[in-house]
Amino acid sequence: MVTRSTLNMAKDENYLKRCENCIVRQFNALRAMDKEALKQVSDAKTSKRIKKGDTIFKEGEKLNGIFCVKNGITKLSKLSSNGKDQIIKIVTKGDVIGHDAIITEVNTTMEATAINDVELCFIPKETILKPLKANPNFTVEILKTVINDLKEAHTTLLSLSQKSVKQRLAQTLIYLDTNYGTNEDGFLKVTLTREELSSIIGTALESCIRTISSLKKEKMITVSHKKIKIINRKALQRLIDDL
Amino acid sequence: MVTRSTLNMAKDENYLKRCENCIVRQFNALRAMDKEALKQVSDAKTSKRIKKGDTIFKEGEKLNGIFCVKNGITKLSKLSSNGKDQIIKIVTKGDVIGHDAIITEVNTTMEATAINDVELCFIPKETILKPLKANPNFTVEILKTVINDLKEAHTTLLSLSQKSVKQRLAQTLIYLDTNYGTNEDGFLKVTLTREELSSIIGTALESCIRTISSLKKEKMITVSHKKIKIINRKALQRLIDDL
DNA sequence: TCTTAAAACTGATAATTATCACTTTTTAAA
DNA sequence: TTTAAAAAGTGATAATTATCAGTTTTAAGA
Repeated sequence: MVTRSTLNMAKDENYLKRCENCIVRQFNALRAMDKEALKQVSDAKTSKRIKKGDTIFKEGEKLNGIFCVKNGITKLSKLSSNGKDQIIKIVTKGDVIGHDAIITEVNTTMEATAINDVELCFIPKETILKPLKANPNFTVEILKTVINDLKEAHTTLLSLSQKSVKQRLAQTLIYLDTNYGTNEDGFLKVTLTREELSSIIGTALESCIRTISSLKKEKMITVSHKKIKIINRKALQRLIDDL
Repeated sequence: MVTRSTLNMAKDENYLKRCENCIVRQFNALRAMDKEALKQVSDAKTSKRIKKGDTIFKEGEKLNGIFCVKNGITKLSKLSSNGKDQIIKIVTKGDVIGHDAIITEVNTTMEATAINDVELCFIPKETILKPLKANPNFTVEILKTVINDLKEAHTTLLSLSQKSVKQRLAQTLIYLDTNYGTNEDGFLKVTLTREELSSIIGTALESCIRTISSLKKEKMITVSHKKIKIINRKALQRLIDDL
């Protein structure tokens, strides 16, 4: 016999499952949360749309929660005292930002800006911190993604200190290719201005432009306006590897 | 009445307390472990001595556990394909190394070398991974230290891409001062060769030497052989800040 | 579709940093 | 204490990258 309470339970089960599917599909980092926590996230999260070029948060700001990118491309950057900035990371669908500041309870150390129109969802601080302290699986997963970010930062460090602008450009293009992929036409999905590219590579805009031309001349890439296509990945890799 | 079993309990209590005190005093990162886990660490850990210049582990090696530095100074570095290397981090008493590789279950991405004679203790993998999966407090603490490392890496990134060799040297000296301190005579506790310094700053040995001379001439530091003393911290800071 | 601002590009030149080929000093081991 | 070897330091020069002052092209809004 089906009572009202078993009906409710079934409804709850469905609801939980729905939350789980929806959120987990969208945000890798939340994958290890338990169902109850996922439900709370689902209930508490709000949506936001940010227009191309607009700022999500500025360096030094206090955050009340984390952001998950549902669509679009965002850059995380740090400002230098000379006025220039360095792009630290490109963030896309499925990635989370702001968790570092929330977890260590400090103000942000980076600025987040929309590279194109971006759809975010915002999850309030407590909804994240509670499962963090209660569910080690979730914490370990976050830990793993942060360790991965750290590893990437170290690679960039080595690159900045030991490689030429040309090598760094090659490395960045390959990075964008392997991490964010290409469209059907073969062009990189992540389209950046020359200025943004130079801000990743850590070089002057003009140097970046000249180096793009040089790779183009050497038939390693083709360029159509802002879009870049890798046409000789092996050559690019050889270039990076000092061969 | 004191029975044998309460005596044993008291003994256990003491033992646990002893383990706890000893390990926690030595290794910041283990602070949040529960007593039972600390006892297991205490029982499983082994000691190691590494001579100055010797390698603790190489890049790409598989680790069976993590290392905690009890004494001495260690460098973590990455090798570039051009033969040079970049020092990523200076590690001293109380710091843990190798946890990143253990947690993400990959081979090491850095080499660890003793800068002077180093005393380590080795904690096997399982002894760390079990509490990591069972005790969220511990995991959150580890997470916080990794986030901090990440923040530092980002600062270094910005520095490498936007600051001159002179500014980077100044920044490194201030970093060594604030993080590892000075001896009674005012000289930095962490003594590095010019080559190691250049490997942190990401510059050629000769450039590093010339820049040290320059800071000396400008009366911001004094130098006695390998030892460096900051005598005008404010001027160094102004230099870094582009003022 | 016109218009204007932003982005992309170019050449000349300057500044920074690396490299090479040494000498001198320091350190550590026989 | 002597003696190699390692580290530190120097000068000359080359290579790389930044800066400045433009022009041309592209994109986006009125």
